[in-house]
Amino acid sequence: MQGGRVLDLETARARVLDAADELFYGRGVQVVGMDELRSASGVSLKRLYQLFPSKGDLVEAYLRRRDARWRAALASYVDTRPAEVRVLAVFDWLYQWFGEDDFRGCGFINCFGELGSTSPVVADVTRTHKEAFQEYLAGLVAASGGSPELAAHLALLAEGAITTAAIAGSPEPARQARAAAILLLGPVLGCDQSVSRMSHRPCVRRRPGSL
Amino acid sequence: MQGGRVLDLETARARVLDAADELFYGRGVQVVGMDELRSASGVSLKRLYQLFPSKGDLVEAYLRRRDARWRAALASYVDTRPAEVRVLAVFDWLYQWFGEDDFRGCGFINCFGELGSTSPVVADVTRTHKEAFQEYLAGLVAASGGSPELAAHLALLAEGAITTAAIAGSPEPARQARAAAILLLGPVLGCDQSVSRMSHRPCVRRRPGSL
DNA sequence: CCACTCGGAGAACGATCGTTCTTAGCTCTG
DNA sequence: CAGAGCTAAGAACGATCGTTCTCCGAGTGG
Repeated sequence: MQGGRVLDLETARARVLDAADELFYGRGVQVVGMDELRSASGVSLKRLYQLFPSKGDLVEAYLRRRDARWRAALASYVDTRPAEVRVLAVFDWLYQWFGEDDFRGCGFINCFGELGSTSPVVADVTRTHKEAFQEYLAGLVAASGGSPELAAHLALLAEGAITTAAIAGSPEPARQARAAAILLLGPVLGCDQSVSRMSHRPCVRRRPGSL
Repeated sequence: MQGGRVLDLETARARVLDAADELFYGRGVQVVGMDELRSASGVSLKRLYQLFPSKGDLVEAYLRRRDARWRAALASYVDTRPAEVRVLAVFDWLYQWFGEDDFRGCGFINCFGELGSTSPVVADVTRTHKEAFQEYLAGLVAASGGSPELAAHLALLAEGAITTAAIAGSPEPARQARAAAILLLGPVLGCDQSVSRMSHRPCVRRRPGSL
């Protein structure tokens, strides 16, 4: 008898999470009240509290869904490229992300700065998200014959590019990180890749469209 | 007639800023109220509002003083080392910073995540702070004969190490960033530096005491 | 000793926020 | 149609916070 209602609950949940993603990511968690979330999602406060018993629960759900989406978007971009360029494709994906209109840095780092010292669950989800990214990158690097240390170095470059791009308001750090990654990959790619030829010329500029 | 009083005002200001630094950095800006700032500093609310007409002014002063202190600490560590190792000394200093008990990441990034979308002054001070660090690093790199691109790459490594160390709760990212920096510096140091010999062995482990 | 000023402690105020409760309307059953 | 149960809309509540105000005691000049 409640078939239609259950579906409604799920679309309500999706709409709330959509609004949370846009508002929490775009303006911060503490500055966005439940009332604004209600009007943005069109879901009544009662339903909202049925779905998420407290704002903290909603924040956690927001972070977990963002983690899944972010990693899926990255993987769907990277995994369709030829195996030899997948590691560098990570930085191409970053460049495209940095250029999006609503880019405002890493939602997890922002949330961690805001609530990490107060909320253990925020700190934990953030840690998990970063570890998952590092492991994904390590898998790509290992598949290219690179060492775990190389993977850690590239992860630091990516991390630095994210925050630098957010603060500077420019996607350029992704290019710089990519150029540095080429240098670090040099010995790895050197065996049979033509990319290695420019490994001693750090200033590699490419047109935005090309990858 | 107010000689003693003026001096009091300055010590009061210092005590307020000390408390702000500890509380804002350690727990976040929004979670710390003016009342807690008063009891932590021992300065009455009245004086506090004479010194800083609003909480926003206090936040700005906190950030500006933290910027000056942070850069001075870094420079005082780096500039006393021999010229050839100054670039790497940046990462040694980071390692020591990450190991401090109250280390909680970059206070500017934390504050930017919390208030950057709301407060233009916070965004601006943060941008200025990061630019100053990048320029300082670029000066060190240029003095070693490195290119501006290399400086940008090393800045990304340092930035990534800061946030990674904060989230992981470990100082290790400084070591990894240092190892990556050695690889990137390889061509530069290669001319007359013995460090270049390990430039193809990324996994450089040193005992914590040594730098 | 007295009047006056000044600063500290904390109450008070207005706004906001997370959360709950009230109210009124709609739907579905008999 | 009657009434029960559900919902949306928004008022209400309690807590917190930034900011201001009140009161009172201490120190000072005459």
